[in-house]
Amino acid sequence: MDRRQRKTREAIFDAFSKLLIHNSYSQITVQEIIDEANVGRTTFYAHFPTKDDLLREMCAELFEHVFSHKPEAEPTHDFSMATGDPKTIVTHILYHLREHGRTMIILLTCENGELFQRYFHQYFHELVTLHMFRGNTRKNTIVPDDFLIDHISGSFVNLVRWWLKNQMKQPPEEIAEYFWAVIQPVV
Amino acid sequence: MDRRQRKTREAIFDAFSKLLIHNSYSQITVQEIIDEANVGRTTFYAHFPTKDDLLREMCAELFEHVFSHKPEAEPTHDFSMATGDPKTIVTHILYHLREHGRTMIILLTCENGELFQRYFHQYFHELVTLHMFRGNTRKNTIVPDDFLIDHISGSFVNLVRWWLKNQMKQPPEEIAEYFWAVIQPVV
DNA sequence: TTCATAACAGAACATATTGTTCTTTAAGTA
DNA sequence: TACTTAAAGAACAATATGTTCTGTTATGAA
Repeated sequence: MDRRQRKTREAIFDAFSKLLIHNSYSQITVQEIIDEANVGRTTFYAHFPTKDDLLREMCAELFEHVFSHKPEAEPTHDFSMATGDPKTIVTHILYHLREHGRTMIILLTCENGELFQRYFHQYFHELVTLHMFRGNTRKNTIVPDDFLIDHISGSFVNLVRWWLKNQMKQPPEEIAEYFWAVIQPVV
Repeated sequence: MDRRQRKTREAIFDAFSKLLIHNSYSQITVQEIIDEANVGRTTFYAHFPTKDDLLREMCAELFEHVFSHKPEAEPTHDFSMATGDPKTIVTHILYHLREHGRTMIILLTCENGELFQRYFHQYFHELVTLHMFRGNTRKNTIVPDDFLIDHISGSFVNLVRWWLKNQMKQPPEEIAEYFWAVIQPVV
């Protein structure tokens, strides 16, 4: 990818993030974005067909990182994802989320947060299906499997939203405990 | 309220619902709504300052009904809300939701479903705080109260979304069981 | 039934936003 | 250096928004 392309892409992402702090998604115009980013109108449309595509790609890039299954050496925690322990996995993800705290809160609270949440739910859904639902013999026979998975991933999204609402006061480890406390008795 | 006002208001609501089936919220124009509703442009803006206000008021009206604490005699179920039994309350709400099934699914799946969900969550949050969190001595001392309430109400919204996604196949009683199955062990 | 009031229709309007097309300039790559 | 490709900038049509008129019609009260 051309260096210029990366630069404009970054500039647009940054401008968009900055604007999302004060204005709401639907009220931000393409004009404002390109003014803030200092790029030409043509350039914007060359990168993103619509404003929605911009939001979509921003979400995708963020989650691609947060849910990446090969974490580099982290300064604050060095658990390996390979262990497969649910609590560890969750803690790992929460650390990544906290790194992107500001962007997260912007995307989750902007009035198009629904798109963001859908992504979030979807990524975590996949993770739950893969890692946390094997080997666990089901105690709960009342509810169907797919509902249970949906419940777990939905609860995680909710938890993170609650965490963000409270300015991420608690450390990731504690949040992971909360998650486990409401999920463990059910599976 | 003037009979003419009610009539136009109804016409606009109906037209909006009808359009939401095939087109997505943000792509629907005011022009399309007033064409479908057969009302003048001026009239629309006299009722709703913006398209968002229309969506907002539609949601509010719907939930006002669904969460109304004085249910009339229902043909399918005649539990009283006064009993205070959580499962009964939930079942009651689910019946109301099913009545408005089509409108619900439209609002929940349209790309501005976030607003709708926020309303939903908010209403149920209030209900949980009032009815389901009194007298229950907390077994779970790990998680804070406000998180627990948030978790419960969030889980209900999730459950309903899952129900809608599955074409509301299961009867409300069964859905209430699912809810209880994932919530009861936690409280 | 009459009558004042308020809601509505319809057209015309300014304004703003979108997305495209062109040419020219500058940066990156081989 | 020379070729290629991205970006800037201006100008454009097309469309949507929200407002302001004027005239008409339905409604509820006297």
